[in-house]
Amino acid sequence: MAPNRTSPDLSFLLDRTSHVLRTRMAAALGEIGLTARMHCVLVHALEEERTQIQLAELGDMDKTTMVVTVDALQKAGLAERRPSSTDRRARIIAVTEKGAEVARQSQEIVDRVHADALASLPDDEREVLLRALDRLVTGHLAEPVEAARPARRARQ
Amino acid sequence: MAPNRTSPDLSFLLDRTSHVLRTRMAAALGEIGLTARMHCVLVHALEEERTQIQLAELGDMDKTTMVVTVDALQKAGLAERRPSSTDRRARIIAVTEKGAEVARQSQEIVDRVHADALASLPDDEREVLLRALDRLVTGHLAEPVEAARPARRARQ
DNA sequence: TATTGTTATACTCTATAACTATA
DNA sequence: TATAGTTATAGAGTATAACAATA
Repeated sequence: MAPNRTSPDLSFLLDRTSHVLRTRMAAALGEIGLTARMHCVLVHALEEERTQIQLAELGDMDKTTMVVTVDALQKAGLAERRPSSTDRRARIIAVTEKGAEVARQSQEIVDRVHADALASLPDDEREVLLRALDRLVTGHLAEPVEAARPARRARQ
Repeated sequence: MAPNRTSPDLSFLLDRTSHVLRTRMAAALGEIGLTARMHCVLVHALEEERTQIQLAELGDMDKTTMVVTVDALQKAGLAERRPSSTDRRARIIAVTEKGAEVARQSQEIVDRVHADALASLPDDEREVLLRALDRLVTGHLAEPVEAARPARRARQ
């Protein structure tokens, strides 16, 4: 939602572009049965042996969200939980052969959706856009302000 | 959440910047007891006589979300519901004197948060960033892809 | 005592459905 | 019949709390 649409302001521009891009990404990945999270986990799990906690951190997810994401990957036959050889509490997420193939496809989809969005911009604008956003992400907009959450009551 | 952080991709950049800016905006507006939505409604209601539906459309909110937003503004003494003189179904949202003063403050806050974020960028980059985002919003990323929602069952 | 992964579930957010009054 | 506003609540998404196994 736009805080104020009278002047095209930064909040509106960022909210709107990220939201629309997200819906496009979800629709495109949905065609091969993936969510953005599943794609994210697949790609990072392929890079090297990683535990659920490590993958959760990389994808900026809660560990409980990670559980359902891995459940979905496992159910789809794209990844498996394997006991870590060094820590019996931890599970290594191993990508299956099918999972590796799907990850290749999903990365293509992600790249295409991004390329499609950026294609409408002149070359020089595209470059500056990415550089400026990166500057914001690593600089002034690096850290979210955490909201004061009301304490949750204990479960029954 | 970032779909993939290995290469700095557009999804991650937009999601992250919009999310962090949103938390900063929420924190800043929260100091004077406003949400972004309340600010949005106040500003648009000040411009001219508008009904809840009109304000909802401007802020890209559902009419039911508008009800609670106006409730909050009314409870805070910042706006009132007045019967429309031309349509007895409709309510004009009238901003109180206090509401107008708060809207002035909140607009200052919004402008400051935006200025702070953009201040870290070189002048030319800042301009191109805003132009490029605007191009995306009005062009390739104008329309969200609507997700297929499962039909909701009737209420009891 | 702290941490990994898990289950259960509290909470928030949003929007659909249903309703009343009016057009 | 259609629309403005309202109420109630379903459903999705997310994260906290508690727990078992292990460090």
